[in-house]
Amino acid sequence: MLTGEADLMTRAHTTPQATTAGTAFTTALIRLTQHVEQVFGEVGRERGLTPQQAHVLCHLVDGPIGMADLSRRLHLEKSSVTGLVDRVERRGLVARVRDDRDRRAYRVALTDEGSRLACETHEAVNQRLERLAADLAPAERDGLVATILRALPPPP
Amino acid sequence: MLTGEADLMTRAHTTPQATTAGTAFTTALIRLTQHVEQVFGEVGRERGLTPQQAHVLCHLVDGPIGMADLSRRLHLEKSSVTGLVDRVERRGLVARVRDDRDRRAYRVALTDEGSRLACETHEAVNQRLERLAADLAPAERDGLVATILRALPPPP
DNA sequence: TATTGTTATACTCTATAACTATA
DNA sequence: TATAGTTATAGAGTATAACAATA
Repeated sequence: MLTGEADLMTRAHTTPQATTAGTAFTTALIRLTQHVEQVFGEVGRERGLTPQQAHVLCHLVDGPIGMADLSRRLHLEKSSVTGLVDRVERRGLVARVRDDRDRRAYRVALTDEGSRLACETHEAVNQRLERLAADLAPAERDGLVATILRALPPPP
Repeated sequence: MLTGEADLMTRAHTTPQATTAGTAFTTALIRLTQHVEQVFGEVGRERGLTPQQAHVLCHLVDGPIGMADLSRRLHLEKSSVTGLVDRVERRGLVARVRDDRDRRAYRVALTDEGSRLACETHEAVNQRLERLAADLAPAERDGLVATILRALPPPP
């Protein structure tokens, strides 16, 4: 059975609600998401990192972050972050540094080696994702960004 | 150090390459991706499914799929799909059915219970993702979809 | 030979619950 | 009391390598 775009558009006129096939919008979103994850996967694997480790390193590029903050940004439980950080620390890419102001807290910071790898990873991810915008005029691009940010719930 | 859009645009004139902060475009993309994954996670958890299981069920809504095809669509190794299907099969949500034309192949099909859960999950994911387009005019929405599909590499 | 799918193995990832220590 | 973080545990997810059966 063929279910191309024409079919989707035709049905959109008869039954406005999505039934089982989903809308073109959600389908596009989900495919986009898969692509982004695949980019993290490939870029990571080329450097001996899991996709999740690549994510963590990219978050640390802007400076050290506490575990709780990392947990919020990655939408993971604290204990999951503990394990994630354990593994990249074991590989010498990050270090836990005590927070001066709050003696309960650590700040996760990139080591020299981690910093190199993180920047490289961050660069590569950005380059590959930038390709998606290659055909867009600057105005279209800005509009797209604005649209996405407006639609997304505010960061925690 | 402030790195808002103005700064990004300024720097774009002096150094066209992103350095460590990434572009507004990639940042938006990555946040969008996180949100989509979170939706699959929440919708799944409310129904006792992992995010990956929710993905699988959603892919099966349109009809039975072979393991190799599932592997390509999910961008996973064959053996990973075997495990994934094992677990949803153990829960009675899908069944492996022998392919008539190719005696090596199985087709993974939803059971009655699996079908109910899959439709429900699919609906819920779509509803939540549709909210992102709530503010968009139909033309904007169509343009966005077209932009995404044009930018994405063709499905395998 | 190539493809479909599985098994065995070794990790990584993740959440839940219970805990310590500091605020 | 609330927050920052860890440990213990159990299960899920994933890739690699080697394999069987069919095309």
